[in-house]
Amino acid sequence: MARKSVSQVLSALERVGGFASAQELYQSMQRGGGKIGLTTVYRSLQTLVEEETVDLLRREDGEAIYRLCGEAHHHHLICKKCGRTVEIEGGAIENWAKRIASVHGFRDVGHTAEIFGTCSRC
Amino acid sequence: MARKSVSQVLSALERVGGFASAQELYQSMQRGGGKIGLTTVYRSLQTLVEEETVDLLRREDGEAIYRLCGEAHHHHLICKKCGRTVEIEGGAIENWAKRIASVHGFRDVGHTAEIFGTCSRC
DNA sequence: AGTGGAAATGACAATCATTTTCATATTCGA
DNA sequence: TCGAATATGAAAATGATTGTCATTTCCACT
Repeated sequence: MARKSVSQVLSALERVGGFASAQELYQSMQRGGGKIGLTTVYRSLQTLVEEETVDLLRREDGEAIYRLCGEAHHHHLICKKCGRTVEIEGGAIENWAKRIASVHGFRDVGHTAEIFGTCSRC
Repeated sequence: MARKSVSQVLSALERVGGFASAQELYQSMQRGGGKIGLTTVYRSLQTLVEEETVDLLRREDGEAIYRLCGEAHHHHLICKKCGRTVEIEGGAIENWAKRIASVHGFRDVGHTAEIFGTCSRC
């Protein structure tokens, strides 16, 4: 149960836009003059996830990324060619996910969704 | 561009029920008397993912799991605890993806969507 | 059948995120 | 203030995945 370090990590997360990996957070805090250790960053993130202050997601390569809860949940539209991404409101998806999950008796449900294609510029 | 190893890996995947990590596949093949190397298992899986014969998903700890995918386009409902998966018809999603893509001028669109939670048994 | 070169293979080392270990530092209540 | 409980972080361990490179297999063409 860290206390100080947890809030340090939390504000670092806010500073970077509420979306980063443990390693990125660590580096960001180092650059900012912080004296926190990598181990503590991991431990603090674990605490934050347990108390449901942040969400734990996964990048495509499996690296863990942490997101502040309460951030608007959204999805991405990604261009296969140039990598341009557009953030999308996902109301329809949320409902779909909830409905499917409850039909099959699943609880504590989350979801991922991405659309990819070729954008008008490419 | 393997050929033999790729099909070996493929049938190993079938044998285990079309759902396993690279390490598990490797061990399973070893036990079955196969002489394939771990490196080659990884390469073959990569090939299979590229040619879209198998899906690449992630377990909760970030480990990659590979899954045979039939031609029918569908989505998955995955249990975080036991890994049980349910295939889902995705009509609603297809429309959502198409609509969003066209609004933003994207062509050749594909998408991914997964729902994960805790199943009734866990 | 023989050969030359490209592609495939696998043992091993390297990488990278994450976790453990363990010794030290800090906190907090009595 | 003393001491136990907890927090911290450096370094080592772990485990999946990827890179390296020497060897082997495969083929097309003699």
